Amino acid sequence: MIESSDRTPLPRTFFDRPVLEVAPDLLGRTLVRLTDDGPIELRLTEVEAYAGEADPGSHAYRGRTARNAVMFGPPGHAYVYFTYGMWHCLNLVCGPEGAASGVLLRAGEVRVGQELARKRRLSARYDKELAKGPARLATALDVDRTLDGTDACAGPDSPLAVLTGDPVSADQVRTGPRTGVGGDGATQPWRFWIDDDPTVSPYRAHTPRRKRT
DNA sequence: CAGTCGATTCACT
DNA sequence: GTGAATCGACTGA
Repeated sequence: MIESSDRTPLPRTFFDRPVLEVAPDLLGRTLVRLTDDGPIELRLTEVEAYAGEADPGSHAYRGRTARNAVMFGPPGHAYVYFTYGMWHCLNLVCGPEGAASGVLLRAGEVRVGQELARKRRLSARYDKELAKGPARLATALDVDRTLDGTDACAGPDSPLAVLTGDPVSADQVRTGPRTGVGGDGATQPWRFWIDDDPTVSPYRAHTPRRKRT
C-alpha cells in the first residue's frame, strides 16, 4: 500500500540546513508524538529560530553545557529543556553538527489524540488552546527531558517524528520578534507563524523578574 | 556555594 | 495588567 506523501517523515537533510531556512519550512508540517496511550498529532503553526553560539537569545550563546549538549549534535534530534521550575519546551536541532542551532516549536493545532492531550491540559478551555504556547505544546504532547536527544527522523514509529504534512506557502508565513527573549536577542524577527491561525500564541515582550523577598 | 533568573503559564484584579 | 509558582542551571565570588 502506498502511503500518501503528506505522511512521509522529513529526512535528516531537511534539518541539515540553515535554521532560518528550516524554521518557516516547518509551518504546516505534522508533528507526531507516540505516547504510551496512543498517538497525538498536531499541525505546526508557530516556531522560533535560535541561531547557535553567536545568538544572544540562544541557550547555546555561552557554549556547550550539560543541558544544551544535544543542540551541538547532529540535526533532526529533539532538544528539550526545563524552565521556570515547571515547564518543558521542545526544539528540533538544525544545521550541520556543531552549528548548535534549533527551532523552538511554539504552537500547533492538535488534530489527532485531542482527548489524550486534554488529559494533560486540564486548564485549556478550547481545543485551540491545547498547544498554544511552547510549554503548553510540550505538556499536551507529554514531552519532558526523557525525550532530550530523541531522533525525530527515525520514522513514524519512534516516540517523536515530523511528517511532510501540508506546508504553507510563503505568503502565509508571518514573521516578528521572538517572544519572551530579552537583551540583544530581542530584535531579530526570528519568530515565524501562520497568518491568522487561531492556535498561534500571543506575543509577549521579555519581562524582567521582580526580586523575591 | 549562595544568588539570580528563565525561549512560561495561570489565577486574580 | 500584575504577580505568583517553582527548581535547576548557570554565574561569579
